[in-house]
Amino acid sequence: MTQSKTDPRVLRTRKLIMDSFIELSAKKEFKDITIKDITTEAMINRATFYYHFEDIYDLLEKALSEVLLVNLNFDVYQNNELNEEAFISIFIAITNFQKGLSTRCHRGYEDTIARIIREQLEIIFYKMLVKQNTTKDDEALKTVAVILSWGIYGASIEWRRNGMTVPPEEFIKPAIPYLMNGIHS
Amino acid sequence: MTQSKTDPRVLRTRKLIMDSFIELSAKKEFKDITIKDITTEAMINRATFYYHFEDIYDLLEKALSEVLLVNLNFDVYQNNELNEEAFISIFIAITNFQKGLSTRCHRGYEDTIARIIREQLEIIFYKMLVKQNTTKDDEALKTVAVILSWGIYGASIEWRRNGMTVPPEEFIKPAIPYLMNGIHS
DNA sequence: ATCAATGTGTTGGATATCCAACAGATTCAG
DNA sequence: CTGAATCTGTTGGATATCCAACACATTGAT
Repeated sequence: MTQSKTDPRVLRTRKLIMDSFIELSAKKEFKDITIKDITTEAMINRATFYYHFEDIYDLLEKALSEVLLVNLNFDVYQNNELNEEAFISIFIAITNFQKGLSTRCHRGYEDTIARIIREQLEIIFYKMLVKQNTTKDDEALKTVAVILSWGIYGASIEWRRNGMTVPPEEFIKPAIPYLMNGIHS
Repeated sequence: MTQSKTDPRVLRTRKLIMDSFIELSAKKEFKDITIKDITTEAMINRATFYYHFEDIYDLLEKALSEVLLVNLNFDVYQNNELNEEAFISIFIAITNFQKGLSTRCHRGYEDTIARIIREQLEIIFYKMLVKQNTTKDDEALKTVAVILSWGIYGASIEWRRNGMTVPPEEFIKPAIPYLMNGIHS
């Protein structure tokens, strides 16, 4: 229990389940995916599924979080400072992630997915803010992270709603200077 | 122990190990592949490796057997009679399998590989002979299987040595009528 | 030749996974 | 509606896998 997050069996099993889920998502709608389908594909027992996940919605949440986090980390941990470039690559990562979600799958779970994306954004913004601000006002940083995450997520929605008529970097770039004012330590 | 061959954990673990081994074989020479490499890639513990395989040569043997057997079964279990067509598809399967083996990998283990191929051929020939012969002279069928396996394997070697100048089916086809004489029940 | 580092193979106890069985929910044909 | 079939979640005991530690072999640098 204390080291359940690092036991190789746990990591391996979770990976197998998540990979199978993503695999199946490409073939079926979310509502038609059964837990037995997933465990069969993953070659693990159904009881083991419940050892790791509450239910299939819990899996959806964790799987998407992970995929998204991998995307974000890959882009952001390179220039790990919250400058214009970082904003742009985060925004592009989000839009790519949303493009990658087959609209056929997960229909009816847009709000769940939205929440997941926003939460992950919030986590990453908060981490980066803490890294470059020496202030002790932690609550302030948290609030900034909330605002930025809602803002960037909303921008991605609007960009799609407008028909993606301009490249994402062009869409977000003009707004960045206004955001950056309050960010520098 | 009694059902150790059907426990899903066993099947899954063996698959993971074999897949990792095949994966690594594409990148490194056989002699440079360590058991730690394999178990790391497969996400399983080193001790678990020894639970399933004696050593790395045992793995080589079983992995190749399995790959080969899958190839053979796929081709042969369709027209499951030992006629001209079956001979041809077996011969093609063998030559494809040998082409698939990167010569860079497994150098220095040609004789091991040869033995594995021959043994698998022998098994399959024997199965098919038993299926279509009602004779009780089991020893005779075993001997026929031995001869056919050595013969077909040898033919594949000679075909390669000759520079693969004709398609495999052309190479083997003229010889088949001579083999078929003693096979019919 | 020696020492350090790495690989092989083995073992006993801890734990994740499996199995079989169960009760209840949902679906769907007749 | 009724029953048959399938899915969801849960549980206790069996077993495969993990871990840490060990002895020994092999390799490579100094």
